[in-house]
Amino acid sequence: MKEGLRERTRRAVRAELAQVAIDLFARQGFDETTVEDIARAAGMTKRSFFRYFPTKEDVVFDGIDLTGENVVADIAARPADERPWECLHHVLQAWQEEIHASEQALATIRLIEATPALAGRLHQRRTEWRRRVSDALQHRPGTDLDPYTADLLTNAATAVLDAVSSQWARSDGNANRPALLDQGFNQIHVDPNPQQE
Amino acid sequence: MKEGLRERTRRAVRAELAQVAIDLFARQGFDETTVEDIARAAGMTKRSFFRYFPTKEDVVFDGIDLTGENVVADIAARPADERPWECLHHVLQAWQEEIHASEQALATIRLIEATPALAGRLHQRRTEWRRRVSDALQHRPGTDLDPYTADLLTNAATAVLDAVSSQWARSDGNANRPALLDQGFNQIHVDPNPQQE
DNA sequence: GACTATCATGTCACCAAGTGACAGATGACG
DNA sequence: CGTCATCTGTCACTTGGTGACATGATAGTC
Repeated sequence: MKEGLRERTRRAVRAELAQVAIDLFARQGFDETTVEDIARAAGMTKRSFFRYFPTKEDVVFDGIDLTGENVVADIAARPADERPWECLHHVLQAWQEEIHASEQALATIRLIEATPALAGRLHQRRTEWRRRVSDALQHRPGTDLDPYTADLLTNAATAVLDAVSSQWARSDGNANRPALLDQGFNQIHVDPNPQQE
Repeated sequence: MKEGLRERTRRAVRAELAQVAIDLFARQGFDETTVEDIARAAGMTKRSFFRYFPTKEDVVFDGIDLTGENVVADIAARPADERPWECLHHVLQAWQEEIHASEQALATIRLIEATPALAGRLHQRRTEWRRRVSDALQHRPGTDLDPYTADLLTNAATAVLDAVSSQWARSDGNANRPALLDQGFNQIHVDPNPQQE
């Protein structure tokens, strides 16, 4: 399987590039670091950098699952009789606990929130993610949600996520993210049935 | 008042630039339109364009209040005994009805949602807006919210806003935005008091 | 009406993020 | 060994955005 081998080395180069880049960003800031800098530090050309990552921003999102790739699958795996909001709560809780346990992930979050360009890119990725989550929620066995309500649920979940991040930033990174998430999900309730009137 | 006069002509130039730019964007797309194009079409230089708008994206947000500038003031003006979620509902409902009545505003929304770069800039502006809204909500007379709950409320409100936009896009712009907003606010409930346990 | 400070604009030079085209090195495989 | 695919460097180019400087119009003052 030569395809596999090529893919493996390609992944290795990406990882190396990501490592080098995040180091530089942490040390001298995102805007102050040029793609040329990153590439040279990793022993290649600017042009080659762009053969591994489409933009300067994307290098930050490599390796760490900050956009919950597997969340979609997890939703489908939940029991069919679970209410949608509780389903989201459970799945995101598990995901957030993973993140919270990784010092590297937390450092990356800090970097992203301190850098407008990166925050923008995260939002862009989250937008695609939300579409997939909303779909998964809607087509879950045993439930019958209209698309608007599915979006409402999904967006409310990211509302909690964002509030957690803000509070976490306010506490200088000392707050317990999973606990905050839990509290947030308990304070918000989403009616899965549109008002009949 | 010469200051006032200068400000008035400056505003006029900005409006002209915005008009020309949006026309070009609608006709040939955002990415396919260069700043040079806009500037030339408005009878000036690229350099001068950037003396009126900090970025190419910002020209789109001129004139139309897509980030609810006055919403903050409106929140403070609501009766003190109103529950925070109902306060947000009322204020955003009024604002959304203004938007919905303006064909120009709706066209701009369409353009923004179809253009990732513009969607990103909107998100950036919304982030600042949310901070101000959350503050206003928290320091409203008669209420006593912790910052986390205030964020939860504000973010939940933008969750509704985003769901409205998605549904509106799904309906090809035929859906009634204020009605959707109303429904969304009724389907979500936010407990203004953290769980005591 | 001449004098002067102010402000808008154009010009030029520059930097950084990307992208396309081409040429050479490398390495797998028959 | 030869061949083919892939990776890489080099070069040239476009576009967004900025700093520095010169100039021309304008408004206010004597």
